[in-house]
Amino acid sequence: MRGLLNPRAMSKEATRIVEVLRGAQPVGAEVVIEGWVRTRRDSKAGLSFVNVHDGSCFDAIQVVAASDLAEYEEVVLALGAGCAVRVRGSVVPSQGKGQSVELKALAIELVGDVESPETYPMQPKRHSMEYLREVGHLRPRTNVIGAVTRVRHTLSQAVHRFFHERGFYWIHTPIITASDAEGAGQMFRVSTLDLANLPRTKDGAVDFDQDFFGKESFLTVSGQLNVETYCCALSKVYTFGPTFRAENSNTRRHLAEFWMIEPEIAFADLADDVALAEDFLKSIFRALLDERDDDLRFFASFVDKECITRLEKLVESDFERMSYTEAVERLQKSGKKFEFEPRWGADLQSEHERYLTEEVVGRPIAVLDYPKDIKAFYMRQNDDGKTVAAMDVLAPGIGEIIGGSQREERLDRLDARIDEMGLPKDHYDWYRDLRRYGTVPHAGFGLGFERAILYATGMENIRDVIPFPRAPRQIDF
RNA sequence: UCCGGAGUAGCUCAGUGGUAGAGCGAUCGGCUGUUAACCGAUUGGUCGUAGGUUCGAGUCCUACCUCCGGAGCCA
Repeated sequence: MRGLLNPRAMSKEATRIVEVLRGAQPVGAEVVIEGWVRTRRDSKAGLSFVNVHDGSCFDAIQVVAASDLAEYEEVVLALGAGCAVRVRGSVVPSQGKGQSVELKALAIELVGDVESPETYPMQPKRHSMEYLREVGHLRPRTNVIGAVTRVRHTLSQAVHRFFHERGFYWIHTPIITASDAEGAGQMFRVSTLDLANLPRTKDGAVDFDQDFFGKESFLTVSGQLNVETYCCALSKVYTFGPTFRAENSNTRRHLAEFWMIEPEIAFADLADDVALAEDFLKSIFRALLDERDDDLRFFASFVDKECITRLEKLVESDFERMSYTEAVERLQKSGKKFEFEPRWGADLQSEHERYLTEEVVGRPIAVLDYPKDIKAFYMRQNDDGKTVAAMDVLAPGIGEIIGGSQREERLDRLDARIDEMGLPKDHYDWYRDLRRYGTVPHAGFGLGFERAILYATGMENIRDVIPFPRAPRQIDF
């Protein structure tokens, strides 16, 4: 504990608050903590209570500063919400309720003052999520965004750990792409052309030959087609990266920039794919239950009281499997009045999905073999001539959480679909090559990472589970 | 993009044609081993913007902007 006796040398020895609160530092130990003040309360008994958080865990630590500290008048009594401080103190059992240990201050240093407390946007009170979005640079200091951030991190780590432990390789698929016909929504254009003075070809079209890549280029809407190439070489692969959609979607479950997880497995069929999805969801949510109990208890108390039991139930229950055809029949026979009547050949509506998973089976369900006409060109055609080997995993409380399929590995069948759907075959030459050279049955799925976080936390708006939300007319911070 | 709702003090909201309010915050004081403390005082607003109706508009009308919810699209 070299240097601790000199307040000016405190920073190199700082201890994370979580270690103090969890007892990693024994009672009597002298530690330095660094963080931001949440609240200060003064007692006429000659001491002040300063709550300090550093993001290392949900809780703040209570610093007890006695009035005989040299800097009491000048520093301690000037502390307020948001001040950055460094505190040297000894770990002591708390005399009050609400915490088992606290820090008896030996020295307090004001590292960064709050210039004008009356304009500091983070008041010591509950704020609306809408307001917090307007102060996106300061909202990480709140309980709720801090908790979301730690949950997000833990789930990210669990994703990578899950795949790594099972022999999957993480493939960094490209962010910029020239594939303009993946059929997954509007794309953002990437260009270095001068918008005010676009080069033209002889027939008046924009001359993309003069653009940076010499072709029309976009931000990716999915890494799937790219990751399939690595799947057909390294067998088990996945992507986990940003994805972009230029749809004008103004809802609480859409972002223009979000993170997607897409595993792809070779020598595998749809049943293998569903089994992987089930293992995957159970694994990452079990990790969350194990590692972020403090934050989950916060969500259960203040955001969604069902969130922990929902996770526990998902982790423990076996997923139901049901064909799309049977699902439609069950919906039609349910007698329940839906806004949209369930009909074979139409996609399942949100209300249908929730009814199936919440009321018909009461646990997660994988719906299999959808009509080919409502699914993408690359999905494997079933022998019935009507359906493809697609699957959606539906979960209580949210509906669709995963969508995937076995891929069409037969070149003639793939080409037939490309032609039927009027897609430009030349764009898919490299994708078709995978079917010409050592083709293999393979399958995969996609999971919107932010939607998984919504599910785990009970947060309502997807803009609050990503650090910097990008959505139509929203790109601040 | 379509449908619905909402923009009033730093924040959350009340105010339904006649002199702009409360709680919280902030500031000051009191009290207390305190827990987003408690008690008192002070501070605080071109009522989203632009037009219009009216003797008079926060309130009624029109347009626009922004946000929220639902739908569509999807992850």
